[in-house]
Amino acid sequence: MSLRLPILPDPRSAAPMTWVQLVRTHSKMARRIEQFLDRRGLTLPQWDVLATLSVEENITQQELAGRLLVTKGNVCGVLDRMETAGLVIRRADDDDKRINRLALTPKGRKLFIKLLPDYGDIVQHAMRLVPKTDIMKLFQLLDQFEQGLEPDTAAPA
Amino acid sequence: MSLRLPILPDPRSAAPMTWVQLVRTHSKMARRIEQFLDRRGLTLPQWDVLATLSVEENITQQELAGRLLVTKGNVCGVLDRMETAGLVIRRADDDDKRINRLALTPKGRKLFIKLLPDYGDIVQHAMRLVPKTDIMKLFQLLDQFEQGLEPDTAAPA
DNA sequence: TATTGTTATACTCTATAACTATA
DNA sequence: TATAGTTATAGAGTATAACAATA
Repeated sequence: MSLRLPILPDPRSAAPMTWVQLVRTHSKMARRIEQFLDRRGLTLPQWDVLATLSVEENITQQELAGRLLVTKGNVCGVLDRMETAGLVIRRADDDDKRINRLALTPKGRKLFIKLLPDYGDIVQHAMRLVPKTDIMKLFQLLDQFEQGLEPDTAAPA
Repeated sequence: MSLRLPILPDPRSAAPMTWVQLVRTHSKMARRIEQFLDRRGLTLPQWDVLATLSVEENITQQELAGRLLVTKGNVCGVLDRMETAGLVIRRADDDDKRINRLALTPKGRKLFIKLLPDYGDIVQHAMRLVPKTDIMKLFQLLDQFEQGLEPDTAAPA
């Protein structure tokens, strides 16, 4: 089923090949997590909102959009659905009335805390074939990759 | 802007943390490539179709769906749009008339060949901070990760 | 004027399920 | 009966652009 390419030493194709592999891995893993979340009535972007707000409460919608790398119009719709589901609340800022401060509801926080261990188990199980000592190496390489993608970076084409 | 987490030695969180980093990297890179493709009138799934058919011609729609990890109904719609754009053709199989054999049109193939070097440059540039010798390591680790995700693998939750 | 958030619009992707034609 | 592809339906995500309220 999966195309096991022989290791090509050609450095010009190494980067694209690695990116394609990253996409493959991401697709499969994301599908698995989506299934897990779907049974709990959540989508992946909604999970990202829960995860973000569980760490940083009281950020604005614009800031949330920045964290999730999407537009404010987009995040507005996602928040509509989550507010309807009772997972998040928008609270008008005291000083600047243009701004909404975002927070998880108790229900939202409880749900996130309840699902987080299972989420961790799924990821750990999926990565069981990666040697433990290499997991941090993988993190480091992905981090380096991401640093080459900062928005102010000049890119070809 | 980007949250640079300190290296946490806790092995229980290493895998989820690495997965989150993979998602971040994938999101940013995918957005960049989507912008590149959008200017050429393509979407990412459509690019995947071009890439797949450039290597394996005459596969069926079902097989293509398998390659792309989506349903046949989904791939049918994507192919509709690409056929309208003159990039792919469906040819009825001679023996089994239920089956469509897929191929790139000359236009589709020309487009793919034209864009491939730029695509490679974008990826190479994005990964320029990853040491050359580590790129194959990254490939290998992602491959191991993916192998833990084969569909017949029992997964928790 | 500039900024935050909302709304309207449009499109693509995605899945599920019912349907047709063929095997 | 089973399979390949199509179509209908539905929903979410995404972007862009125009709009309202506020600064």
